[in-house]
Parts: sequence; structure tokens; C-alpha cells
Amino acid sequence: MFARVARMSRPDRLRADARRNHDAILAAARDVVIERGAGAPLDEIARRAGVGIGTLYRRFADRGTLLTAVVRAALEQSRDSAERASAEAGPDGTGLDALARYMHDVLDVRVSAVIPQVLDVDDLDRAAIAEVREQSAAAVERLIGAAHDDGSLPREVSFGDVGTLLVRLSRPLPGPVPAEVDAELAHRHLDLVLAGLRAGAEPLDEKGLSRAELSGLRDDEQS
Amino acid sequence: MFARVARMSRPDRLRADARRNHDAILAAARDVVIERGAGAPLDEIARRAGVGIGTLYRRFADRGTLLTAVVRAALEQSRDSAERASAEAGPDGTGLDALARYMHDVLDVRVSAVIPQVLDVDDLDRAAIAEVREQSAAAVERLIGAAHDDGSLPREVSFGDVGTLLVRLSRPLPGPVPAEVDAELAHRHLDLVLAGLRAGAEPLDEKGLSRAELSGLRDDEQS
Amino acid sequence: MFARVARMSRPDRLRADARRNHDAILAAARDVVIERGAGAPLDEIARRAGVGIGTLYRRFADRGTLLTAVVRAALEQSRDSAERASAEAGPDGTGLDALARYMHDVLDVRVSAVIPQVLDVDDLDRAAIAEVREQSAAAVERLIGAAHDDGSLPREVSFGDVGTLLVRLSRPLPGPVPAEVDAELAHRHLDLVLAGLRAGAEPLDEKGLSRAELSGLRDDEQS
Amino acid sequence: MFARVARMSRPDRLRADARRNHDAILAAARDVVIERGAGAPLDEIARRAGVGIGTLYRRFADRGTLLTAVVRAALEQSRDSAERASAEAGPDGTGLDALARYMHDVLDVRVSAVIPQVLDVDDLDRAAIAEVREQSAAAVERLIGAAHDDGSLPREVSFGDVGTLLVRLSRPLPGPVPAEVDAELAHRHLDLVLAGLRAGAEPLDEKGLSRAELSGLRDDEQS
DNA sequence: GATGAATGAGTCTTCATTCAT
DNA sequence: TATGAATGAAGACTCATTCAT
Repeated sequence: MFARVARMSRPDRLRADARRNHDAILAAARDVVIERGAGAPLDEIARRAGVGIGTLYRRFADRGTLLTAVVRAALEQSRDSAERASAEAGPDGTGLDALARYMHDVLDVRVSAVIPQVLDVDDLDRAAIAEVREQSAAAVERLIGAAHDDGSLPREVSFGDVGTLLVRLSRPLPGPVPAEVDAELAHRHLDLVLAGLRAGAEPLDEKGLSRAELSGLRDDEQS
Repeated sequence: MFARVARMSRPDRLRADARRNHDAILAAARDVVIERGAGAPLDEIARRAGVGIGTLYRRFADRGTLLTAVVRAALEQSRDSAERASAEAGPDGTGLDALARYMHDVLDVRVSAVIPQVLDVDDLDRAAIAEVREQSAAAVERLIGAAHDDGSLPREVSFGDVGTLLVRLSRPLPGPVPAEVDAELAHRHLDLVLAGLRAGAEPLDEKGLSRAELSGLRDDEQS
Repeated sequence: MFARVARMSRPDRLRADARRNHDAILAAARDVVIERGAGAPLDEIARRAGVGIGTLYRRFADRGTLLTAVVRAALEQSRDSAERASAEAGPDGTGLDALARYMHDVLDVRVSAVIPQVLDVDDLDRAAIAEVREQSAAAVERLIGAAHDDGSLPREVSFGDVGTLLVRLSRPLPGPVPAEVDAELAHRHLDLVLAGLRAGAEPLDEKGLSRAELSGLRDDEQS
Repeated sequence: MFARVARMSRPDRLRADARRNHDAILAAARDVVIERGAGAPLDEIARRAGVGIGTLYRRFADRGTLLTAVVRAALEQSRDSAERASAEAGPDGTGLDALARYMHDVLDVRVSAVIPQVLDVDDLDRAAIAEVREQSAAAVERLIGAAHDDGSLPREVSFGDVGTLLVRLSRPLPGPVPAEVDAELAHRHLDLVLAGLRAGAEPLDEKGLSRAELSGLRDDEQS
């Protein structure tokens, strides 16, 4: 009875097949969201995962819960990338390189492709992702801080700029653009921006939004 | 008797009130699409325009027709901006400035904010926008060509890059970001990219997609 | 003011153009009903008549009124045919021939093609057609009586049978059957039935429904 | 796993309740179509079947699919009747009796009452009924051939005549005619025609349409 | 626990009818 | 008077969610 309750909250502790379903649904959801947006029919996600719609609902209470799990997984990957990039830090003056590695990484795993799609959904359980979000943000902030400190990234370019750029770059282009081309272009344009930053020279007049400002911004609107 | 013919095809020649409604619906559609995406309920558009749903349908045969008109209007503005920027061209070496003016302009009028949203819709009447699309593209290509020629824009940065960047920059950020902040950030990040370009320094290894390649790309996928 | 009221009830006394519209609408309505059934959009009728929908409504208060007028016109033609056939009566023993002439006539003018389509409509103004209906029925009854009396039509074959057969024969066949073929087949099958009647030989055990029984029938159900 | 495949295509293999609904909807559809025509609201069919509108749509993808199933069932009954009549064939000279039995049968089961109503619908899936249609037609043709051969049916009376007559006779009469009366009259008028045929005597000058001509006719118009 | 059936609210779209020009 | 614009109620269809098997 106790275990019963815990089932849905702790995806470990699941029977092997249930666990398998959980993961398959999550993966299918990510793919479908990338292809058809966050409003895609849940039936399609279930079909893609090879399970019945009932099973999907047994694992995820409703659409919001499912999408929350999708974002959560994406944020975990982002956090891990950022931490890895930090750990592998090179000598002074290479802070921007580490940051660049993180950013390309994030584009690679298509991770952030889902985040922007999903962030617009109203019934996300924001509390449930707050922690990972914080962890991810902190790791990225550390990367940026290091790059600021060793002079490889202008101080005007802030946390808010990096996050926003990633969102912009990872969104799939509209129209029938093949996935590989889409990915290639994203990396290319990231390189374009990075090249600009490396060339240096007072890119912007003002400082960008800090993490605090950015989240304050969102919270204000939250209501 | 002359006027009798072709009422719906020529939005001029409409009775005053009809014309007013036509425009109001178009404007409302643009706003709603920006806010809620291309899948927004038509009811809401009608309500926002202050007309009944029936009126909306009298003016625009169906969702596809309405969205087509929205894109068309956006493309017209884009074309006009580009032509204006060309006309006001400065002395040699300022080609990039003209291009920059165009790009900021496009962000300003929130024009391209609708394009990416809508381009994914499958029941667009692509034939109906082909001409303006062509005109807009041609004007932009001229701007870019001039910048290439006077050396202010690296040849590696192509038509495809500019268009894609605009799409990326003009999409509203996810989450509850106030419109002004959104706009401000878009301009800021455009400046970031432009600064990079101005700083020069071999931004990219390969050339980006040309207009032909870009459209070939889409057409291939068209099916 | 008096004239105003009378306008709609007395289609004579109309201004010439109004009269023209009235007739055009009626004709268009008949055609459209034959082609697309009694549920056809009024817009289409108006368009076919070459007038605006507003004009249609000025002439006919609503759908029921229009259809009532259509039936009324059809019944008038039926009555006229029947009276003509009576007037042209031949020598004794030819009563069935006169009846046959009437029946073919009715099929010819496509008159009865509309009647069955329209009789199902709920909001017919039955009072408004009662008189013509009565006149038409009386004339047909006279024809049938004569045929009974001169022995050319078995007494078992009644008023109800004749009317019902006409309804059956005049309905357009389903599917994409060209109008001429449809008409040809209707005449052919009428001939088939008539040939049977002429061959004589106790066609049926019981007598068919009389006029009174038939109309009692409908009235009972009226509710 | 085997059952998983093809749920909707094979109405057998359905879960018991689903099967029950499937049948109830089909029956309700037949009744409603007979009463209110092929344009009747699907809501009403669902209500009559005692299910929600969503269930109706789960079983039948859309209006066309539902009506196709209705016609199909009707054609199956027609085919079975015709084959039964053939099998029970009596001695020579009774070919017309067998045909008559078939025709009355078809009127009885109200089968053909739906066919004419529905054949006009344009989104029928004609391919899906082609086979049964062919079987039914072939069986009827055999009946007719036998009657021609044993001399009980004039060769001028063709396949096309029989089919068309059935269509004409089985259509419900317009106006509020109680179902039993309607049926009674249909049988009566069929008897009238049959009596004529039995009485013999050169019923018609020309031969009626053959099956091939009839279907050629429809196909030509198909477009 | 898995499945897919059933449900009904929400959207799109059509069309009869009213009303301003 | 003629016109066609505006309206909203009604019907088709989709899809999130619940529930019986």
C-alpha cells in the first residue's frame, strides 16, 4: 500500500516491464514533441512508444505530468553537460571553449529542442523541475563565470544571453526541413555567434540579464 | 455590375464595413498567432477582432486561407523593408549597415514573428504567397549581395543564414516573457551577431546555403 | 401601406422587376431542389436566380414559404394537365388513355419531381396549398372515375395508387444518372405499369386507397 | 499480439462491448437514414444507438465510412435473398415467381430503403462495396436470366428495370406516412407491376438497360 | 498492470436569417 | 427595392481523460 503510492513518484522501484514502458513513453514523447510540437495528441505518443493509451495514463497522470517529465530529463542532460564541461576545464583563457563545448553538446543531444516547445505549456508542474533547473543553471553559471574571469567572454554577455541563445538555436526551423539539416544549421549558427565573441570588440553596450533578473522576470509574470 | 464580380478576391472594392472587418480580422489573427501559435482557436481571433465567427468565415474561407493572408501581409512588409534599406544605401563599405537596418526593421514590426509560426501549418496556400515570397527574397538577396561586394559581409555568410537567423530571433521566447522584453532581447541578440560579423575574422569554414539551395531543400521535402 | 401588405401575398401587382425576380427565384428553386434535394442552401438558389440572398428573402419570408410556392406551382401544373386530359377525352373505353396522357405529362414537366422532395419538409405551409391540391386531386379523380366507368381501368386501382405511382416514378434515381436518362426511364416504367393494366387480369385483390383514405392518413399523422 | 493488428478492419475480433456498439450503431444508422435521409445528424444516430458521439466516431471514421457500412450490409442482404430465391427455384415456367419472391423479400427487410437514400452521398467508399455489389448483381442477374429462359419474363424487361423498380418501390413515400402503410403500399405496387408482367402482352418496345449499360452509365458520369 | 473502449467538451465549418448600406 | 454583410445556432470531427475488461 505504501509501495503503491510510491510507484508513480519513484520511477526506480518499478517492475521491469513497467520501467520499460515508462522510458519508452518518455522517449516517444520527446520525439513527438520535437516533431509535432507540445500539442501533439497523446495517442500518437502512446502508439510511438508501442503501448496503449491507458498505459501512458497509468504512468503519467496527465499531459502536464508527462511534459514535465520530459523537460526534467532534458534539464538533467543539460546539467550533466555543463558539469562535464566544467570538470574538463582547460588552462586560463579557455573558459569560452568550455562554454562552447557545453553549448554544442546541448544542441547535439537535441535536449533543448524540447525545452522551448514545452515551456509554453501552461500546466507544467514548475515545482517539480525547480531543483534540476537550479542545478543546471548553477552549473552553467559557473561555466560563464569562469569565462568572464579568464577574460575569454566579455562581461556584457550574460547568463540570460547564453540561455536565450540556446533556446533560439535549438528550436526546429519551420517548414519541412530535414532533421539533420536543421541540426547542422544550428551548430553553424552557434559557431557564427561564438566566432563573433572570440573576435572580441565590445559587442554590446549593456550587460545582459543575470540569472536572477531572468527568473525574476518569469516569476513576475507567472501569476 | 462591375463591382459585383470578384468581391472576395479583391480586398479593395469591399464595402466600407466589410473592409474594416477584413483588416481587423487580419490584425487580430496576427496578434493571436504571435501569442498562442498558429493553432489558436478561430473564435478567439474573431472575438479579438470584434466580429462574429461567421464574419470571419465570410472573409476567409477557412483557417488556411486566413493564415495565408497573414503570412502574405508579413512578407509584404519584409519586402518593403528590404527595398527601403536598399534604396537608402550609403557609401561603399556600409552594405552591412543596410542589411542590419533591414533586420532590425523586420524584428520591429513583429512581422517575422508570425512567419515561422505559420509556415508549419500544412494547409497554407503556398501558391498564393509565392510571388511576394519571391519579391521579398530577391530584395534581401540584393542587400546581401551589396554587402558581400563591398566587403562588409563575409561571403561565407549567405542568404540562408540571414533568413534563418531572422526566424530564430523573431520567434517569441517561451514562457511568460513580456512582449517588450522579448523584443528587446531579440534586438540585443541581433546586435550580438552583427558585432561578431563586424569584428570580422573568418567566422565560418563553409559557405551557408544559397537561396536556391534553401528553397530546393524545402521543395524536396514537400512531397 | 395597404399595397405594402399585399405585395407579398399577391405576386401580381408587383413592379415589373420585382415580378421578374419572383419568377426567377421560383424557377431556380425548382431546379436546385430537383438537383440537390429540398435541403439545398438558399444561397445557391439565389445565385442561380441571379439575385442577392436578401432579395430572395424579401420575396419569400423563409425557406418554408419558398418551398410552399414551389409545390404550389407544381400542383397547378398537375391540375392543368389533368383538366386538359379530361377535356380531350376520347370515346368510351379510352379512359385509361386519357389517364395515361396525364401521367406522362406530369413526368414530362418535371413537375412532380419536386413534389416528393418537398413534401417531406416540415415547415411547409399546408394550408396555402390545400386549395390547389384539392383542385388537382379532383381533376385526377375525375379522370380515374371515367376510366373506371368505361371499364378501361380495374376498379381495384384507386386514386391512391395513381398518385403514389407518380411520386415513385418521378423521383430522380440515386447516383449520377444524367437527367435525360432519368426521364426516359421514368416514362418507360410508367409504360410498363400501364401495359400491365391494359393487359387486364385481376391485378390486385383489394382496392387501393381512396382519396379520402389517403388524406385521412396523412392528417392523422400530422400531429 | 495477433489480435492487436487490424482491430478496426475486422469487425469480428472486437471486444464484446465494442462489437455490441458496432452493431447497434449500424442498426441505428439504418433506421435513422430511412426516416430522415442520408443527411441526418450523426448525433441522432449515436443517441438512438445509445452511445456517445465519440464512440460512433471510434467505430466509423466519418460519415462516409458509416454510410458505406450501412449500404454494404444492405447489399449483403440483397445478395442473400437473391441466392436463396435461386436455390429454391421451382419447375420450368416459375422463373418469374422466384424473381417475385426476391423482390418482395428485399422490400420486406427494408433493405433497399437505405440504398437509394445513401447512394447519393458523395463520400461513399465505392471501392469498399464493389465486391458485394457485384455479388448481389450477379445473383439477381441469374434470377432474371432463368426467368427469361423459361419464358416467364419478357426479354424486354431487363436487369436495369428490375433494379430501378426496386429502388422506386422501396423509397419511403414523402410526408408523414406510417411505416406499415408505406410497406404495404410498396408490396401492393410491386404486385401491380408483377401482375402486368404475368398478363404478358408486349409490354415495351425496347429492351431495358443491361447491367453493363447501367454501370457504364454511372461510371461515365463519375468523373 | 496493460489495454483499448467510451465519453463529452472543444473546435471548425456551414447556412438560415436579419439588418445596414 | 436590391444587395450582400453580419450573426449565431447546429452539426461534423478530434482528442484528453476515465473506466470496464
